[in-house]
Amino acid sequence: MKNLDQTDRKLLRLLQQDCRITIKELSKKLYLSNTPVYERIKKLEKRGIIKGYVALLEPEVLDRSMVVFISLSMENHSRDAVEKFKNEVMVLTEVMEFYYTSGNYDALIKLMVKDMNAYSIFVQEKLSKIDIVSRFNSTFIISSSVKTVFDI
Amino acid sequence: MKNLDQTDRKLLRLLQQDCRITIKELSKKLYLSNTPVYERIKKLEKRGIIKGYVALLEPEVLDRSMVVFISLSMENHSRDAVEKFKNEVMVLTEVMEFYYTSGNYDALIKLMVKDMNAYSIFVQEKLSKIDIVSRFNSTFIISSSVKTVFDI
DNA sequence: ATTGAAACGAATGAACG
DNA sequence: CGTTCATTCGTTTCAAT
Repeated sequence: MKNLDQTDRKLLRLLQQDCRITIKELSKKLYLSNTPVYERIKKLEKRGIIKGYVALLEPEVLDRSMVVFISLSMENHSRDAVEKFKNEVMVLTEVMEFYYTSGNYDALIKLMVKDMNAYSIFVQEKLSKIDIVSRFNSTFIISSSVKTVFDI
Repeated sequence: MKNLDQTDRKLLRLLQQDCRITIKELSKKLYLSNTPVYERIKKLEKRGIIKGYVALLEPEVLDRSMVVFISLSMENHSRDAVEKFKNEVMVLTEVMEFYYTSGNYDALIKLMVKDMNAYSIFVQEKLSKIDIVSRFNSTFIISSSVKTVFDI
């Protein structure tokens, strides 16, 4: 939270909620004129605090409404092997997130697929063909809730 | 993928990568004039296919660089109990995601916290005080990779 | 569904406190 | 840090197709 004053924080909160808001509107909400708001945003972007601006899409329409987490064990834990596996897996359409983990398994991947058939194809045609994977366990998501805004 | 032509898909791909791109720039990339691009975006918003536009922030700066997944079991699985628990837990600053799951546990929550101390405080002061939780198991994330763009 | 132009509104940067 | 103001640029609407 270093070097973020109250105005920066409010600005970040607003941009997390809707980043297509105009600078003019932001200025009103922050009780400032355009220029400081504009310059604060540019500074936050340059400092890497704002990493990007993305549109959120409805998974349903894109045939991605089924969410599955797969915990898996790996046969090799070298830095290079983990990195290679991560790259291999993140290239796959179905895989949205990769985590290298502590605990009973070594990694966790989050899948978003159309249906059970697409899941099955993923496991049989893709995951099973990656040699480093020794065993895995799938957790199917019944319902979920995801925050897109950090409390600042 | 119904009712999305190639132009819509390319548009969605571009907006997922950078939603602050101007309509003018989009028009160039799509080889169209402003109006159709403008109208396609509005239509995609109205159809709920574009759910929103958000700024992505660097967790480090916000004291959120530690990621933990907690799998947990619940003592009551009624629809209302699950809904109540979801709301209770999503209100907590540390919790970014909630999943109601199949498998060995009943739910999975994703935490983003500053450090082990913050994690510990979360468990002791918050999670342990929610009665419906009967047991839980934490998985600490060593490294991760997250996609913000669906392959369309 | 698309074009091109016109009207309007917002972003950017200079000058300054 | 901030403001105001001038210029540039993007958005939005509309007639025509």
